[in-house]
Order: sequence, then structure tokens, then C-alpha cells
Amino acid sequence: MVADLARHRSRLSRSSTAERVADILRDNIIEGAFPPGERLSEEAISEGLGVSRNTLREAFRLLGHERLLDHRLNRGVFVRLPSVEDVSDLYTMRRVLEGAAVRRAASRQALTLIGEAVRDAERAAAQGDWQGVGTANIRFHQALVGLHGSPRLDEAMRQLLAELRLVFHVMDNPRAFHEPFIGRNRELLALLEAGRTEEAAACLDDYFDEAERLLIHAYQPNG
Amino acid sequence: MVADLARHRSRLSRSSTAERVADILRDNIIEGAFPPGERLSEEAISEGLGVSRNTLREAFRLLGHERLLDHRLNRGVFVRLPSVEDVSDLYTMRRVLEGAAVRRAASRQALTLIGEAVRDAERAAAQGDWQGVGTANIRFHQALVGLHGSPRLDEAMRQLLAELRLVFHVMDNPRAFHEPFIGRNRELLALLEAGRTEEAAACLDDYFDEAERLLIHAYQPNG
DNA sequence: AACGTAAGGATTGTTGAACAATTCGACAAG
DNA sequence: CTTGTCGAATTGTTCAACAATCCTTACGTT
Repeated sequence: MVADLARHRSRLSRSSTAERVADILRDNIIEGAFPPGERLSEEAISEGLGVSRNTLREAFRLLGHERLLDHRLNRGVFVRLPSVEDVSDLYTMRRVLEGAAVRRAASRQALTLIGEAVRDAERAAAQGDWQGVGTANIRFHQALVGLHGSPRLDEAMRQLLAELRLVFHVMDNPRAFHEPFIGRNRELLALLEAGRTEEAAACLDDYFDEAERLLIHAYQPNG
Repeated sequence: MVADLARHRSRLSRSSTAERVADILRDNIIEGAFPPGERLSEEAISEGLGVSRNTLREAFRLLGHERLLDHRLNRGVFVRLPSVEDVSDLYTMRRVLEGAAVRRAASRQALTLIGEAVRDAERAAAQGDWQGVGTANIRFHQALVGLHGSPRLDEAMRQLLAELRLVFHVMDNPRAFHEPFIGRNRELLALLEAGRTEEAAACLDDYFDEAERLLIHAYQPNG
């Protein structure tokens, strides 16, 4: 059928130089290569990537809208350094997006994705790979929001988690923060699979309360 | 005290030409001056506004990220024309953002904002000003999400509603769509003031079911 | 009539250079 | 120690040019 072709349309779209530049910068920011607070020089980066300043500036605009960069007029762009209020607001939003997600009926396919994230996190933890635990944990929560089946909510969650990674990069002890939540993810998965949505929602609320408390306590954006 | 000055910091921030251009274009799109589907010529608009193509392109990027413009490589930017699937997804997101909002304890101040929106809508309806009813209705729902007290959720809702206005501009009969919901807003406000959050949530769910059904039924993006 | 091809004009994508506007640090003066 | 001033460095914006791509039209083939 012709209709099936629509599924491949995404592969068809190429991308402009500005978009590819934005992708590169986004990766670097998320990976922590550009630490929060650092200023990104137009001249240095445009020369380093071999693109013109104009093209680079288009890329900067894109990332500014994702809250990964902070654009200050006549002073340049800086890797965003979230404030404590930002952290608190991020968790407010997580409660809304993820809380509503677990209350939905979960499809078999969506649960599979969530289960894979749980297993990846456990495997990474067994090997002491705390970076890996972090990314698996993020995939877990992204998959939770995926229960909505909504492109816009997925995108909003993606941005939210990218911003949250900035917060983690400011902290020095990722293990202490990720480790306690592996077991809870497993527990949450079991509740979802059993269809006990209200208990899952309660479990998630506890998760957020504890995570936000820990995070805000340990977070010192300027020191 | 010197600390009080921090409150005025927002007034201090100027804006670049690109941002002001984006503001102008956003207003025009939301007001319907640029109808959905229309192509925006770089040459014509840059000349019309007296800015360079590069600056205009920075503005285009900003609006593309807000889903108001559709940027197609080597073909130009078009005012976004939401599909039926988009409409459905917008309502999925509204259910999440607004549904969670009404379940929160509402402050006196937030309820005042909501009440004003209800009264404005009723006043506009009495005068047959259906455009005014539409904007008041939008303010009503923006104020609902305001119950969260979350800058990010406010911003997400702002974008969502801007996109929804695109949908309304495609339809030809705004009265038929806005009129039935004035009374329901008043009812919802009463439930919130009485602190009956679960009933308010149920009322809102009905609202969304009916609105989405009506909208999708009447929405024909290509003709 | 349907399809492939070619040519052309028009529009966007990207670059590089130039200049204005602004910031920031250093240093001198009070 | 505070304040004023200067200048280097950086960003904001424009402009002109060229490359890349798309769209239309026309033409020829089957």
C-alpha cells in the first residue's frame, strides 16, 4: 500500500548545515564537553567547525529555544546553568508529564521499552558504569512519557531531560544520585505490568519527592 | 535595599532585532494576517521590515521551533497548517496540562485571573464579539495552567494555544465553536472555587471530549 | 495521454567581509 | 577605594556574492 510509505518520510528529510551544527553542539552540551556556565565563542566555534558565523548563529538560536544555551545580548551565548528554582520547576513539570503517563493503560510494546531501560540500568550498575546508569535511567523516564503516544509530549520530555542533564553535570557525585532509584524503577515497572496504575502513580510521586529533595540539597550552581 | 533591584531585572533586558522581528511575525500569524499554509518570502519580508535576510532567517528559526512555521529545506518557510493528527495531539497535551492543573489547590489570586477571563468571555458574547470570546477563552485556559505556578508549563501552554489558533483560523465558523463553552467555563470556575477538584476534573474531561470531537469533525485542513 | 528529460528562472543556503554597537578590563585621576 | 575614561575584543547586523535546490515549462518519446 502507498500509505505505508508515510512511515519512512522522516528518513527522507535532509537537514541544513545550521541544524547539523545544532546537533553537534547539543551532543557536546549533553555529554558535558561544554560545561554549564561556559561561554561559547562565535569565532572559535565557527572556525573550529568550518562554518560561517551566520550559520552558527542560526544554530545558537535553535539551542537557545531548547533552554540549553543562554543568549545574552552583546555578550554571547553561554551553556545554561540552571538555578535551584529551575530544578524545582523541572520537577513540577515531571510530576505532570510522568504522573499522567503512568495513569494511562500501558500497551505491551510501550512496556517492553520501559523494561529494556530497567535492565540496561541494572546491567550498567553491575559494571560500575554510573554514566550508563544515568542514560538508562533517562531512557526509562522518556519511555514512561511515551505511554501517552504523543509526539508533543515526547518532545517536551526530551527537552526537559536534556535540561536536567545540565543539572547533573554541575554535581560531582552521579552515583549517589542514580543508584538509589534503580530498584524503584523495577518496582514501578512491575506495578505497570500488573495494571495497578494508582499504586504506580503513588510510587512515582514518592520518587519525585525524594529525587527533588536530594537534588536540591546537593545542588550548588555557583560553587 | 539593593536586593530589591533584582525584581526589575526583567525590564532591563533589551531585545535583538531578530527577536523583535519574530515578535512581529508571531503576532501576524496568531492574528491570522498570514493564513496557514502561506509561504513567507525571505526577500519580500526582509525588504518589507527593513532588515537583512540573515536577521530574518534567525527570526524564522525561532518561530519554527514554536511550531508556528514550517521550514522546508530549499523551499522556504510556510505558516504551519496543522493536520488532523496534530489537532488530536494538541488535545492529548491539553488533557495532561490542564487536567493536572485543576487537581491542584487553587490560590485566591489564581482564581481571580480565571474569573476575569470568564467574565470577559461572557461580556464579549453579549456584544456578539466572537473574536473577543475566543481570546478570553484562551486566557481562561492559560490561567488554568497557571495554577501550577510553573514557568515551563506556562510556556508550553502558551505555545500550545498559539498552535491551536492556527487551527481556528482554518475554520470558518468561530461562533459555533466558542459559544457552547462559555457556560461550561463558568461551571468549572464554580467547582474550583468550591474546592471540588475531582468534579472539576471530570467537567474538564467532558469539555475536552466534546471540543475535540467538534473540532476534528469540522476541521478540513486542505479544503 | 502518460512519462522522462532538459533548460531556465526564481528562491533559498551559505559564505566572507565589513561596520556599528556594546561589553569588559585596565589604568589613571580624584 | 571609588569613579571616569580609553581601547581591545566580541557580538549585532548588513550587504553582496555564489552555490545548491526547486519549480515550471517545454519538448520529445512511447
